Amino acid sequence: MIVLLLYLRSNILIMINLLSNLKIQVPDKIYIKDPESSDLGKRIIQHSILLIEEIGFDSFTFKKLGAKIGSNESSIYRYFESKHKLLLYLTSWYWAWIEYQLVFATFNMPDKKEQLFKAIDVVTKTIEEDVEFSHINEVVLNKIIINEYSKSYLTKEVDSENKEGYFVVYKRLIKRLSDMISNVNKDYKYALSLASTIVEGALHQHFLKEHFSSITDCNKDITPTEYFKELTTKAISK
Amino acid sequence: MIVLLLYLRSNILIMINLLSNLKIQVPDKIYIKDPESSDLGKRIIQHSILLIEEIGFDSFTFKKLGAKIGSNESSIYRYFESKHKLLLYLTSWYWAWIEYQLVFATFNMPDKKEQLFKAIDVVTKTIEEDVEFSHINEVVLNKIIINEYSKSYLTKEVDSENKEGYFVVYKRLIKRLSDMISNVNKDYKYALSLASTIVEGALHQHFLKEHFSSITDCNKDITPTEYFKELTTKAISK
DNA sequence: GTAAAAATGATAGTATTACTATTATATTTG
DNA sequence: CAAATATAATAGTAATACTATCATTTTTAC
Repeated sequence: MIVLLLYLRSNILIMINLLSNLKIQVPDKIYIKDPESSDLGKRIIQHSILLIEEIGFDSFTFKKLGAKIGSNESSIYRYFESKHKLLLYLTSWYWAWIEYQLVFATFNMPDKKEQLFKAIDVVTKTIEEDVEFSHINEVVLNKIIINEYSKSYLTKEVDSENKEGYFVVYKRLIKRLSDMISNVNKDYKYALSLASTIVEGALHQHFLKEHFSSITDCNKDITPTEYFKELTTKAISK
Repeated sequence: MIVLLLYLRSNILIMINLLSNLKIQVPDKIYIKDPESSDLGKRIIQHSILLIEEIGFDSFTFKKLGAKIGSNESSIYRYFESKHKLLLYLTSWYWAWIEYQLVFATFNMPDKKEQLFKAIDVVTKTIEEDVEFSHINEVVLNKIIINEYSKSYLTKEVDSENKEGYFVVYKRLIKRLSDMISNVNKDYKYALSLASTIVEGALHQHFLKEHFSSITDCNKDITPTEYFKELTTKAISK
């Protein structure tokens, strides 16, 4: 019985194991004090995810978060200089986590086409299972990424923040995917644009599915993953 | 000489002519008082576009706008109940204007493939010439759409606002494009998703080109239009 | 041409936001 | 156990996102 359970959830169990040794790396200029370094820091991350999902990023404030975790607004400011930086932290964490899965799941795959498909799987799927042993709820975080990610870069400060390295994780992920596209068809001229279209487009299709279902074909039967796999196949076919 | 000029700019001249008779229709629940109905209203629209482009939507306030146009904050509130509604107005106007061009430019084209290509042109290109006879600067508005459009729907109120009809113009545009895709290949299963990917994806590629050039192939030589035309061709090929 | 209606302007006020600064109190560590 | 560090509590500020009221100007209707 336990063996069967272990088998069914083996991927997740392996990941839990690795994650307990590995730390998802977020660019350190994003925070003032590393939230992973203390109990309060972890509670800030854990509950900010839940609160942003609950009330939306626009209504989210450090004061409300403080109330939720029974802590003081001023204490949260010692970790992040603004709610915008906290969002950058959460999004960087998310993409680093996705990147980790992408690398892990596609490692050593001899068939490059299969590898690319696996990668598309990872970057376009809905997160449905939460790695319960950490303070970060990935299912909820995935929802935040769909609803709020664009807000992290659609700002007047994007160029200076980009120079500071706040978006390196995301850009690295897109490049990895783009390389996998080129591995399948080295003559395809738009590997970077296709990679960025897949990642951003998948978030968008997930959003449309929830809120504007009349302008997407994605629904409970057709996933963004399916759509983007077939789009990619066609796009890079010779 | 004048004839030559007329010839070169004939598309624009025809548009000016039509636009002086036609009014771009925006869902009327978006505003309290129609800004097209008064001089102050037009100045609000004209200068909000310039100010949002200048300082970004997040820093934009009605007080600052009032200062720019030598009018009072309270007067602006008589036209729009919030800056969010003003953004909805601007985006609806923009998509209605794009829709108009799409319908106009593709009308009566017998070759359905050519028609689709023309439509992709219209929805993905950078706006470079401003119809100078109106108070709306379309070149600047296009930049705002690239930087701010997502913020108009990535909110907790999206479902209720959608029910109120605030996004009808955009959805209608996507449907038109989707129909054109189906006209070329009626068996293609993802016409709606492809249409929404093209429109949203083009805005995204324009943004990347400006701010994250390392993760797009688009640049001064390769346009999002070119990328999406070739992507579409491949996607719907049998 | 004037009276009524409508539009705009000026001023004031409110609750909230997004912080900074200071001081007090816990907690950890050497 | 003292010193260092972390957290909490409180206060304060300028700005935001409005609402309300009243005064003034402009438009329109007869």
